[in-house]
Formats: sequence, C-alpha cells, structure tokens
Amino acid sequence: METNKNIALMLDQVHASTLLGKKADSNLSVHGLSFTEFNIMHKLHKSPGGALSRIALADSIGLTASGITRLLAPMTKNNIVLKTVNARDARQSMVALTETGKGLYTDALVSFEYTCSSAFSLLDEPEINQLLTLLNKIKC
Amino acid sequence: METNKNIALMLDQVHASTLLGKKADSNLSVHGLSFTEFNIMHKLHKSPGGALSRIALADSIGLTASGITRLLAPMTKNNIVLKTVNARDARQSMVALTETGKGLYTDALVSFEYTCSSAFSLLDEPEINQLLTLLNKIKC
DNA sequence: GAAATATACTTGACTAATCAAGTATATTTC
DNA sequence: GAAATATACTTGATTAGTCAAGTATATTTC
Repeated sequence: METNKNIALMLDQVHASTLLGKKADSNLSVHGLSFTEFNIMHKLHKSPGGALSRIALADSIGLTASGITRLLAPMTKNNIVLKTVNARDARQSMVALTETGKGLYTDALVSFEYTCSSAFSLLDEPEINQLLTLLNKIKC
Repeated sequence: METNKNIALMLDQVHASTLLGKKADSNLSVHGLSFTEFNIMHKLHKSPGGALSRIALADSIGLTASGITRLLAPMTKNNIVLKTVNARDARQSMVALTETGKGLYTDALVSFEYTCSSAFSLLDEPEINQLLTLLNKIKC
C-alpha cells in the first residue's frame, strides 16, 4: 500500500503522455495532421476490414462519440476518410480511409515512427516489452 | 528497431493516460477540483518552500505559461492559491496554497489516493517500481 | 407486436487548453 | 552603461474536446 508511489506513478504517467502527445503533434504537423487524427488513421489502417464504427473508434482512442463526430467532419471533407452505411445496423456509420487517406497515412507513419523511436531510444527491447505488459495491467 | 512495438507503446501509453485523467477528474469532481487543479496543488504542497513560480509549475505538469495563468485565475479568486512577489526577480510571481487550499488538498488527496491505488491495483510493488523507472527513461 | 429500453450517433453550449503577440523586467554583450 | 536579447508572464483569438439533450434505429420485455 505505497500510496505515495501510486501517486507518483499516476502523475509521471500522465506527464509523460502530455509531452509525448505534444511531440507527436509537432512532428506530424508537417503532414497537416494532429496526433489524434493520425491515431484514428492508424486504427483504421490496422483494422482487418479497414473500416470501424464511430463508437469503436472512440473507444479505441479514449474519445467520446461526440469528439469523433467533430474530428471526422473535416477529415471527411478533406477526403481522408469516408463514411459508409452498415447494412446490418442502420444506426452505425462505418469509417474507412480513402486512397488519399492511405497515402497520407503511409507518409505520416514515417514521421510517427521517428517520434516513437526517438522517445523510446533509451529503452532496450526487453524494457519495451516490460513497459507494454505493465501498461496493460493498469485498470482504466 | 522494433518500430511496431514503439508505436504500440506510444499509443498504449497515451491511451492509458487519457483514461486515467478522466477517472481522476471524475473522482475529484466531488471536491470541485479538476485533475489539473489538483496536480498543481500537489506540486505546491510537496515543494520545499511551499511556493513555485508559474513557469516552474507549468514545466512540472507539462502546461504552457498561458495555461497556468488561466488555470490559476479562478483558483486565486476562490482563495485556494495566492500570488506573492519574488523579491529577487520582479518578473516572477510565486504561487502558494492558502490555508483553505491546504485543507482542500488534504481532503482531495484521499480521493486521489483511492483513484491511484485502484488504477494500479493489479500491479505489485516491484512492478510499480519498474514502471516508475521505465517511465523515467522516456525522452520527453 | 406494442411499449420500454438501449445503442449510435449529432448538435448546441461550454471549457480547457493552445499559439501568437504584447508588456515588463532581467541579463548579456559590446 | 546603452543596446540587444532573454525570461516571465498576460491577453485575444482560436481549437479540440466535453457534456447534455435530441433523433433515429435496434433490441428486449411482456
């Protein structure tokens, strides 16, 4: 019951994320993308069918449904993502990358990989695995 | 050079923080405090002299100077923190908790400790230490 | 199968933060 | 010691998100 360490962990965790997010935003800005936008594109890209519902996207990055609506509006207008109907459930609109979006993702990925590898350059592979395992034990 | 793992780590890290921040906000709301406000109060409380400059506060939690100005304005009006001049440097205004602020901090700390210990309840003490060490190796 | 409830959004109003530009003071350079 | 630069803020304008309420469709209950 080391409450002080729990507190330090929480604050360090959130502080690190704040700075990582800013660094990612800044490195992605040359592609005209925010970190959140890139994050969405990444989830879409790695999803098996290439399409996800808005709710699934929201859950996958910790945004509200409303946040997703507002985020996707300009991305749709700029032809980065497109909206398709789900035949099984008319409430859902599925989101997918357009061809333009895929190209943009591929370009931006290079910058993002750089951001990540430089952020974690002091960690060796076992440490990265450890960190991944430990993060997954956090009860969010 | 496992770039995929670096990417997963970055995204998991930020995702966990987003959810932790929301949980902290929700648990602190009964005290009328946001997580950011509590964070500031915590840094002030644990600072040796009990006072920090706005810039020091900004750096300590990853906010801009401007963000600190806006955050402290209502806290000052509500008598949670107070502003004192730095005799050595007239540009700086030092921030400290008022007596009211100290009392509020003590109360809110209980909720925050609960938030943290429940978030990290699946981690044992060596794991918490590991996680702290690994987080400090991230280059922010 | 109608009524009640749940899910998947969208929208209006708001808030917390950012950035860029401005002001005041301090420090460095020459 | 005057001029140039750097630091510590504050403020106006903007942005990215939240929440609460509304709408449309789906599912469950009876």
